[in-house]
Amino acid sequence: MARPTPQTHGDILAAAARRFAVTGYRGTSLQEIASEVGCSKAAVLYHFANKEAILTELMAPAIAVLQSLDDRIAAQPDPASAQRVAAEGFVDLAVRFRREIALLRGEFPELLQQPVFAHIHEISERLIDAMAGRSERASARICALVLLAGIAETCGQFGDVTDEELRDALLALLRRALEPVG
Amino acid sequence: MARPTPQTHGDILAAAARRFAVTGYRGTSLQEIASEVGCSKAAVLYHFANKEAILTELMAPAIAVLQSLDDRIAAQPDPASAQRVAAEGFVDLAVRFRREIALLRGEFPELLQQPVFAHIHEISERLIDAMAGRSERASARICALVLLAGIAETCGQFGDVTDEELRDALLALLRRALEPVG
DNA sequence: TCAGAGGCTGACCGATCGGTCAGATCAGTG
DNA sequence: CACTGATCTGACCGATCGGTCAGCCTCTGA
Repeated sequence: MARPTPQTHGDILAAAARRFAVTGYRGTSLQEIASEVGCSKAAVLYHFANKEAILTELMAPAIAVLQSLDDRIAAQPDPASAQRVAAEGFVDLAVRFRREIALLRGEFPELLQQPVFAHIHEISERLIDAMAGRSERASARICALVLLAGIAETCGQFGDVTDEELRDALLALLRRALEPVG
Repeated sequence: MARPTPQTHGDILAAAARRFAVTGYRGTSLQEIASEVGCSKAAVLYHFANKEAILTELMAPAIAVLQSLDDRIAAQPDPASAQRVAAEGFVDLAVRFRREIALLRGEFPELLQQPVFAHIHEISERLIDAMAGRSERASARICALVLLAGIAETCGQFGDVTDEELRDALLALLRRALEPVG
């Protein structure tokens, strides 16, 4: 039990990511994380205020990128370019952060209630609106939502596919599947 | 507390469906279901062996239809017709049982471990295989999985859309989004 | 009239969860 | 040496969960 450099914080984060990916956020107890790290549950709660704080730190980079994508979309002058930026930006984000997104798989509805994800709901509504080409038609909205949810739900499952291959496949899918603007 | 016809069984089922749709399966306690019905938790467990039995009875019709779709797909002679049958059959199932599917939203990974859903994993793999036109190409598999997961994840959210409208929109989406066979 | 079955209740159980707390250990500092 | 502050532990807490159990009430039919 020699005292190494206090890298425990990072160890906990890594262990939590591994466990969350297998059993989900709610399905993973603090005790499991502690066991994987090789420390006590109390040690985990010494480094993180509570369980949610672990998730917050894990998701922070992805959320920051999502926020900036939201800004970029809002700055587009017309529906067509907004649709293009939204599609390309979302695919890029999904591919880059597919591990982080996979952590949330199957727990979106409830995790979205948590403070960390306070604004995600509005952001995803704007994303869908942009991908639907700002159209009010039900078919366009359905199409955008199905594709967005499908990508978010599955992007973490293609561990055997390279980033480039996945990005190309998803972009090609969006290009032929999204309803054209107008 | 007059003794009406013992409709409690059905009341519990309906109450559970309502609660599951809002807070999910795991997020709904037997006590919540009992409170919504207006009986004790013990009464719920008098009518159902355990919590899982409620879910089983709720999902039985949808699972039966899914099984028969699996059989129909397996009976198709060539990839093209299998793809068509899979797409049309899945859309039909998703629209008809969108309420039931919505109950599972966000809990697929773990609920699929339960005995009720013992064979669903293999069935969905065959569904994806058929929708991908029996192709081994990564892009075809990605495309099929994204669309299947997206439809399953979202079909319960379109409460303001009629069955016909939803079916047409999803079928149109699949027709232009799925990679053609060959 | 009364036995018994069906329907239901309240009290209770063991397990697990996230989280708290007092204190032990140890490196660094003066 | 004494002291401090960071790190970590084991014991413990209250809440909640799914599930059990003994027994009560009411209705039915012989």
